[in-house]
Amino acid sequence: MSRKRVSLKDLANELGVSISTVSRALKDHYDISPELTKKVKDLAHAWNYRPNPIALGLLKQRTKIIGVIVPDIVTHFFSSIFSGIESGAKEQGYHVIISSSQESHAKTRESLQNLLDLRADGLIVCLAQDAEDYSDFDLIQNSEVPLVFFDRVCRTEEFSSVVIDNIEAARELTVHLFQNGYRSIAHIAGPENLNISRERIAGYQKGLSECGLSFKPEHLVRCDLSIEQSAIVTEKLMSQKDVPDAIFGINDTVIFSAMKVLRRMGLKVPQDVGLVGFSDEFHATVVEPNLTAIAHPTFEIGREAIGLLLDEINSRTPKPAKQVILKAKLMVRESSSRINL
Amino acid sequence: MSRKRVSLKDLANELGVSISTVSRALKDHYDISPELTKKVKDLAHAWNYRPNPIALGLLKQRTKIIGVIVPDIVTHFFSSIFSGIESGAKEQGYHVIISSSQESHAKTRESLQNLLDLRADGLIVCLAQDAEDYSDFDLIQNSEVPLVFFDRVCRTEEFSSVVIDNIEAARELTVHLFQNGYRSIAHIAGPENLNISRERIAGYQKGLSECGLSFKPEHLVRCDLSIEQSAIVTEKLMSQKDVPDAIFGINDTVIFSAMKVLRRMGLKVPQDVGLVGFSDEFHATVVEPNLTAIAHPTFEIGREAIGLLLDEINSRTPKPAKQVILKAKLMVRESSSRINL
DNA sequence: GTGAAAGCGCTAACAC
DNA sequence: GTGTTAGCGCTTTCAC
Repeated sequence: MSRKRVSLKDLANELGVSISTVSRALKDHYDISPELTKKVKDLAHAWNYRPNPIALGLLKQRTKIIGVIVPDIVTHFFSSIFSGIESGAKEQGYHVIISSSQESHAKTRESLQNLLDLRADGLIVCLAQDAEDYSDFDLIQNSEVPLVFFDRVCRTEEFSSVVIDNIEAARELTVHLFQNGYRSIAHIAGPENLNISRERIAGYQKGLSECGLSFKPEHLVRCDLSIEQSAIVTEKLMSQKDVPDAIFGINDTVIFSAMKVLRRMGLKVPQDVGLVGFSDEFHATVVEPNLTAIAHPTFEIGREAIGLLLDEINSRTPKPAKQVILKAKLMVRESSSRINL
Repeated sequence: MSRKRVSLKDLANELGVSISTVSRALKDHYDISPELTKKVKDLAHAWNYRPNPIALGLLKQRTKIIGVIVPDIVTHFFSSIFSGIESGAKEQGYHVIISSSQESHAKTRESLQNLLDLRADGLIVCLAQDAEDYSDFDLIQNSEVPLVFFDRVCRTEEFSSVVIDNIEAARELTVHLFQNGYRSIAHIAGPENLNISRERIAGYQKGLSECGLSFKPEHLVRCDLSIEQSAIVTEKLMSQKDVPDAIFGINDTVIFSAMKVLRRMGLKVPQDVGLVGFSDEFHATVVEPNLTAIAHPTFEIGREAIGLLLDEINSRTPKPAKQVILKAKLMVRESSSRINL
């Protein structure tokens, strides 16, 4: 049918009235006659008129677009959180633009600038692994564009954020291992600059002391979260004099990599070595043995983040930063159940 | 610093020149004096001026926004394809808005309308599982907005598309099973309305006849691709009088579900039953035994799709629909290797 | 060399 | 009740 999109002007010309009359009729303005209103609406419908959001954006200085920056969308964790964000955004008529930083802070900065240039109404960000200098967020701070962090956060006094209680979750995992008879619990941690890494270490240590186990520095190894390095540090862990009988890994990749190394070494999980970590539902149940793990409430994290953001966008007066801490859930499965064998 | 974004007007006022002069200076228009040009650029830089894409969009009638509709972003397959799309789009200064249809054609239609209303410059779509009536795409057809389908496609004479050679891949999988000593090969297929489902069945049958095996209707079962139904049809398959010794599943979910059922029945993979399918790298290697599977060139699919789309967007004259068929790769692993045991 | 003005599609304050 | 006008930020044609 129509090559070009129909505008208010087209409708006005056809009906022989002014543009503003058409505009008012379409939004049921009180002082347009019912007959005219009906005529306008009928034509608008027949011609499939759709308001142009670009024109509205220019006028109202808002785009109804939310920018989301994640380290890597090809990941159950992030795509699932994104899905929560999307569902919340859709409900309120917002579109979501996604941008992957590929775990690079330089790319995060670029995306930040791009999204700001595009005039996104708000941003939701998860820091890249190598993020250390947070001054880039000054940009946002004085641009007045609301921003919400999730999972990997910074400057929490200035920006709202959604996280899980990492310390508590890590403590719970550690105690769980102890209760299942493991006495020498190692931890594969992530880069020092990440809050999740620091917090999980803290929870791990808290759990150890709660169980009366002493913290051994040689049982805490660091890893950049790659498959390769996870394998290397696992081997290192298992070839010490003081061999651990359980490993708590910071995430999926680390754990699966460790599992393979253990298998290669002829060690059985959970009989010889207990294995727990932070993982997602699907992955944890696909491997054999099923993995005992902390399940992130991913969809909910997304919903909370977009909720906070839309609140800030819709409030005229700047709101103080809020921090939402969600409870993660320990899913007990086979990889840590030595007690019932 | 600046509460409000700086506009050309702000710069013009500050420098005491007109808006158009500033505009020209910024794009190195030939008849602005070098000195003025420099002064303008310096101020623009100092004040961090950024052209407003909304205003440009209104003027040029384009948004530099691409809409992508996928059945479910929380999936390695789709998120990985999306990642290819995103990388290509970024290179050319396009933003990507993602919309999940949750496998519902009704939601696909809604998103289509939303994205069209937003004035996206182009669309990339993968059909929902229940898509049967393709008339909704008439909308697109005469809106002149370029659209590219991938994986699950329709109306390929009108719209460009990117797919893999499903028939060839399915044939290859079937022959591979035969070569590994399996003689009674079953197939768990998907809904009839999906091209991938029809094509993989065709390849399966082609492979069978190539190997001199006869096609047995009772060895072809259908499934809606849910975990639950996959389990049910697997049980059905394995409880027939003519029990198959190998199963070729249409995708990840189906295979993992089948694997669990087989294990529960006390059957060993690959000794008792061979298992192959279409899966992604990560999942296939995480399970035990590792899965022999067709690996989709996901990132490449995304790159091709955005490539085709940007070509169409950038060509003034409408282009004829193109169909790109990518070759998928058979990754031989443990789940089908009976021969070397 | 530079400015003025129109126009992209829309809303809202102000006429009448 | 309905029309006129200005303006959101920008480019571009036409004046001078």
